[in-house]
Amino acid sequence: MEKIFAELNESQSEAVRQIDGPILILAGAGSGKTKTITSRVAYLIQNGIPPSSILTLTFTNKAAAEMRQRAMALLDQQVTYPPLLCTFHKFGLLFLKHHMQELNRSNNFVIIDTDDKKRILKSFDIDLPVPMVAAEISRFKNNLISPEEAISAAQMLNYKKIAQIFQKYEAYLEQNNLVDFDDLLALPYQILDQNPQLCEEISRKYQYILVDEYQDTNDLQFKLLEKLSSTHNNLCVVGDDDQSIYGWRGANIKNILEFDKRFADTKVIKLTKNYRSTEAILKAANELIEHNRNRLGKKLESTRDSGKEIEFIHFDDENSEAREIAARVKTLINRGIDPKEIAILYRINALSRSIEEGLNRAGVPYKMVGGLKFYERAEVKDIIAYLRVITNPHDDFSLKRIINKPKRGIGKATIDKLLDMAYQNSCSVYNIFTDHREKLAESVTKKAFTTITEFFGKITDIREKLESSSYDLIDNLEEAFGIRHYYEQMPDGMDRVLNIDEFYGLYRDFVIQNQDATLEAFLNDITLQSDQDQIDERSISIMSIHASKGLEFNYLFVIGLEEGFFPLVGDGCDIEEERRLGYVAITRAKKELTLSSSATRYYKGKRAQLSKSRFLAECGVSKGSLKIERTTSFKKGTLVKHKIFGVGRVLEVSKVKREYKLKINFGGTQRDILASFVERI
DNA sequence: TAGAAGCAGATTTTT
DNA sequence: TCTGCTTCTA
Repeated sequence: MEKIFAELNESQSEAVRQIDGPILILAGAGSGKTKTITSRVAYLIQNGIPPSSILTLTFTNKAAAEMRQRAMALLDQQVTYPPLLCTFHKFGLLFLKHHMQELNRSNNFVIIDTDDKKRILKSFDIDLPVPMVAAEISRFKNNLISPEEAISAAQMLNYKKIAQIFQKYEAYLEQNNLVDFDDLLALPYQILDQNPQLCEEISRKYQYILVDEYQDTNDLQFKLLEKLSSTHNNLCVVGDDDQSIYGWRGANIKNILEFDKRFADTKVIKLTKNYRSTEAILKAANELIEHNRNRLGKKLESTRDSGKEIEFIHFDDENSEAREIAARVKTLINRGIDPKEIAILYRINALSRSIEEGLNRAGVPYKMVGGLKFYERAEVKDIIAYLRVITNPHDDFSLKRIINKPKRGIGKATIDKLLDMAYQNSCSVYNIFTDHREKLAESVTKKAFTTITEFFGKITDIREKLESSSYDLIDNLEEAFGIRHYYEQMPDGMDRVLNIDEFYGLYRDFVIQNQDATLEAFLNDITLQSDQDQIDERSISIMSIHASKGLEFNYLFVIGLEEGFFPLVGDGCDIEEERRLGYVAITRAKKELTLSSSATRYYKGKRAQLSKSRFLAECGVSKGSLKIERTTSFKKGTLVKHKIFGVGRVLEVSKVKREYKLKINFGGTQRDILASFVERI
């Protein structure tokens, strides 16, 4: 017990000790949130609460893994059954594995990811943008609207269309026994809702529920939590309304803002002592976020020294910005700073390009966090599709992906024919092959028919062999289909082959570690897994602000502070959420923070003129607490273009107050012009 | 059926 | 400006 409280401050201890009833822990950035949750789990167990009745929900596998490890470290004696600590989606998966039959569906389903979902929608040949339809379907599901309800509620033609696509999509999923990410939450809710007895049973099973990053929950997650805690209200949520940055994805900030209204007698505990950043950094963060109206209100208190002033640098264009930032990063590394402690953040991924160029030119190794995830890579998804077809030959969706990969002469026409026949007979393509073989032989070319027969022969063969325990699936998969070989031959196939090998390794590890788990279990598991790339020891990190959530760095650069870019403006943009994003960015910094902006930026094929972000003033730049600097990449000899005077060459560069003045020769005429009025060419 | 050439669209993305 | 997808042709 002492071990648990030894390192906690007063409010943290209070949050840990409060066992019963609804609790809202408002944990500011860097206030020891994870420590508080894990201590609480350990404390509950040490107070005799059976681990099996504690449920902790997170959003990422990474957070779940970290918490599990830290909670266990706090427990004196080894716990035989550790408490369930997992993501919302994993919880949904476990639940569906046990209760799917309530919906008259088999628990032998396959989970599809967002990309799969879009492919399915695309295959419907719809005349609306697929991402939009995908998002709308997600919205329907998260609002628990059935396709029928959506259709009857639709007013506008396009909405009717979307609702009809939704209906078709749902039928497709059910027919192929697929479950999408939204279903992992929506279906459990549906089951609990239509089965009060089961709901009560489950609620009694999980007497103590903890939720991490509560500000990111959506309406459905809230309703699910309501169900789960319905018999006891022992719901402890931890979050920070100021760090809610996923509103655009359906997260509802009201969940946290109105938590105490939804749950009577909520105990609210604020964790405001920040153990991460210097006073200068916290001051900027606090000042910025105070411009938001929609918030519970709390102010981070510093526990560290005042630290170095925040620096702000303004540039003429993104190239000088990239060059200067790269140079500064290099200086830090030369000073002996660990590259792991350096990061560059931006609001939109498009800004990464200039920065990458700058880093490359300066010879600074970097790692881009986020990017394309391992399990989302085409080659990995191909292998997964093969494995899915092997576990379930009726999975037309996966089949379609691989039936002609590597190319074996089954072209689009043949595939369309197969799918059409399956659709006509309301069965799977595999059924067409097994039960309507003669008809199939008539419908496709002789060559295609032979190839299809051969293809399914190999699949069936592997399926049968899978039964025997001493069987190496991977070797046989490769022998039968040569996927690795196929990628090996591609000109840029090296990375892909490495990924395939990595994947095979993961599978073999899984088989060794889970002797009696099925291939299907493996497949379900990896769909819920996000990339957990190790940050390379010798590289600095560059990433979007969203991707930086939960991380911290001693030396931080935030680039692109310009109106229009950050805050981003346009459809679905919410200035308060943009500001929270700014707050998240600033609070990632521990020791030194550098902000930058550029007067112009090349974007979508055009050079945009930009003004400085309002956030700069809001976090104190106008009050002079930040050091303002301006650098330029113009020098003698640079070719430039002026809107009126045309093309010219720079003769001289001089500084006037905070601006740069250029003497330019336009076809024999010399003019003095401010740097921001010309463009490099 | 498979490569080549033309054309729209281009935020953030824990699962 | 660049990417990924549809359309065109051998």
